[in-house]
Amino acid sequence: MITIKDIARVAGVSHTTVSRALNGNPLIKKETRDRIERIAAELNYIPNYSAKSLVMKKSYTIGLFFSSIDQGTSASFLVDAIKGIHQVLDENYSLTVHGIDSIRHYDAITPRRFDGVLVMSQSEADNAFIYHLKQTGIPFVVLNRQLDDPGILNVVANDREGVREALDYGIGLGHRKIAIIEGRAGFKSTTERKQGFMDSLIAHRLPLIPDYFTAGDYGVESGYNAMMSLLSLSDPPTLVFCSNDDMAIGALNACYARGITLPGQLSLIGFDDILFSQYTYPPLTTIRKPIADISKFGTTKLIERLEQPDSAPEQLFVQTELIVRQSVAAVKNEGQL
Amino acid sequence: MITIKDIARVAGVSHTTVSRALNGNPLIKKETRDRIERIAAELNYIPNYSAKSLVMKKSYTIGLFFSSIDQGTSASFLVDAIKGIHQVLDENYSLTVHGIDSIRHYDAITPRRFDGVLVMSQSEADNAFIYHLKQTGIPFVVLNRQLDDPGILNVVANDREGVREALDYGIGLGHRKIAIIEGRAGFKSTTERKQGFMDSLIAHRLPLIPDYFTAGDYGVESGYNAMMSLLSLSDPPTLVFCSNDDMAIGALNACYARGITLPGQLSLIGFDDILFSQYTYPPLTTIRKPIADISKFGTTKLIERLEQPDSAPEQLFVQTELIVRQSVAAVKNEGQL
DNA sequence: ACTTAAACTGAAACCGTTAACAAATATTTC
DNA sequence: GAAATATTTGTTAACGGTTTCAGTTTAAGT
Repeated sequence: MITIKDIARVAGVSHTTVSRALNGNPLIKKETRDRIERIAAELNYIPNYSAKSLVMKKSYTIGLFFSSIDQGTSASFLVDAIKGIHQVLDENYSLTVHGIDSIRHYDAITPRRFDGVLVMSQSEADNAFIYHLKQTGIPFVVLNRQLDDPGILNVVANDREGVREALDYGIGLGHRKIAIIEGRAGFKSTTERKQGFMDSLIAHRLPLIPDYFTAGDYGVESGYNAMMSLLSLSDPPTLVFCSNDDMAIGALNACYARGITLPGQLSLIGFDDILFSQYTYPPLTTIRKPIADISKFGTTKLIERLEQPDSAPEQLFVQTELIVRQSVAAVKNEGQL
Repeated sequence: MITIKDIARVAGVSHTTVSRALNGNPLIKKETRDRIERIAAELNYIPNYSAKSLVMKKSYTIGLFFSSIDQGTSASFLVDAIKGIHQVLDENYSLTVHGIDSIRHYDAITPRRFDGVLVMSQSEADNAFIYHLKQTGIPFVVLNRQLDDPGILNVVANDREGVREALDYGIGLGHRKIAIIEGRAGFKSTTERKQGFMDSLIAHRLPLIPDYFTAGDYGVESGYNAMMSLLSLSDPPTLVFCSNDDMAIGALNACYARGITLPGQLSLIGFDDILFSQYTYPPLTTIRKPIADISKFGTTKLIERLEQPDSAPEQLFVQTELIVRQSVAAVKNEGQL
């Protein structure tokens, strides 16, 4: 393996000069630099990052921590996230991936090991970890889950707005009897999405009917159960908004089980736009949560932070997008014309 | 940040002794070692991996490279893989994740940067990368995709056997008219699965009907199209084996479109057991490809390899598992009694 | 008690890089 | 053309560990 000293020898200069030349230090005369760069390229020189790290006290690695490796709900999550991150992470950083739940010693999470950290958070259980991060002083961003702490850089989707827009769309199609299957109690996203739901109904002067608010926990099962109870109502809704796609799939199965056809008899809207929402039958109309964009944006911000450590942390929203597929139909000859 | 020299100072020994004590070197007297370990713990000592790396010429990182970040078909893949890997990767290795297609310079993949590499391969396009790896001398394993090169450590599922078993099951339920939707031409997995399919039919002395062999490419669309053509046959099959779940989902949608109900009129078997196969309607009977196990096993083998570099490379198979759900029914009063 | 071997500890060099400081060379300035 | 200044390069010491080799104890043998 060839080192800067090897280069120095063939270039007839000191290794310091080589180091400077290769790092774009302006002290070096242009022609010297060019010569050294040429030689380095010829010799196929690759810097030793361990040595660099040691002296620079930088690790050249970014850690990606996501809630749980063992709780499989959110598969496309990770891929999308990694995709987004790699788009902006420059090549001499490497990205390590960890499950928050599988960290044995928080002590091993030190500034020396991570230049920065991305937390792809899905649950409140991550708070302890986030708190620890804060202690260490490692620059970090929390992605995906909205935090209340203004001291933390936080990139999330604009759930509330997105849901409102989707419901506006449904109402525009004539729906008046509209239900919601809520997410897990206590999650920020649950209340945000519910708010968006209510925003739209209220804006359209539609009544908020308690029977149409059903509990869920973001799991497929809970969607199934909630939909079952909705279908048992004496006056069932014509449109159901599910706070995520997993529950929408559960709800869909409840409809199959009850022999309800979609979107003929009932319309359904999901949230997230997971990979499979396009392959359900009928394909699910949903609100896309742009995980890749969130990750990309978050990474950009994190890098900015690394370079300028005392920039103020902000909370940033990225736009959701309504994906119209086929699970919502116009309600037939029933609108209040 | 505290170093071995700090520990040495408070312990009243040389930093050399500390280094040895902390690394389990048998030269150190037990009581000295105990004392040093206690002090290290008290001081919250964490070794500096950059320094260690530098002198040991080890990176303490394992790279996970997977085929394509941008081709979203196989999302649960990555999660399962990471899950499996973390189960066995000991804590002082860190795992970095990369898309093969986003590597700009192969030169950056050097033995100094990776102690070992896991290649989660899904396509032949990875061969160039695998070839490069071989050049570098970095110990590596190729997971998931069967290779012909006997010089490479390779962990894959036993596709052929698994498919045979699944078809045995279908035939046991009375099916005689059985079709296959094949995977992408040229892929090893395609031929393996097809072989398993034929193995079973032949073992049961069933004819191999050319019309029942349809082409696919592992994409959802291709499953849809293949199923459409199968349904147009004058004598359509009663059981269709799809070479992966994605195509099974496409096939399922074709059935919906044609008004065919499953499993009443037609039975379907998939392959992979992707996350969503349990949420289709009806839930898909499929063959589970144990990605987590493959990864786990592969990682174990890789680590073995790191510790004993000249162990012979092998090709290892891990067992698939038939997941019986509800897309296959017994064929009604039609068996050749 | 005295040598000799065994057990343990320490001094110093090294891994490949950057950086503070010193030195050399080139360029102005008068 | 010498002094002053600017530009470019080199010397040397870190960074935090491991390892070789030498040195010091301690235990064993006679």
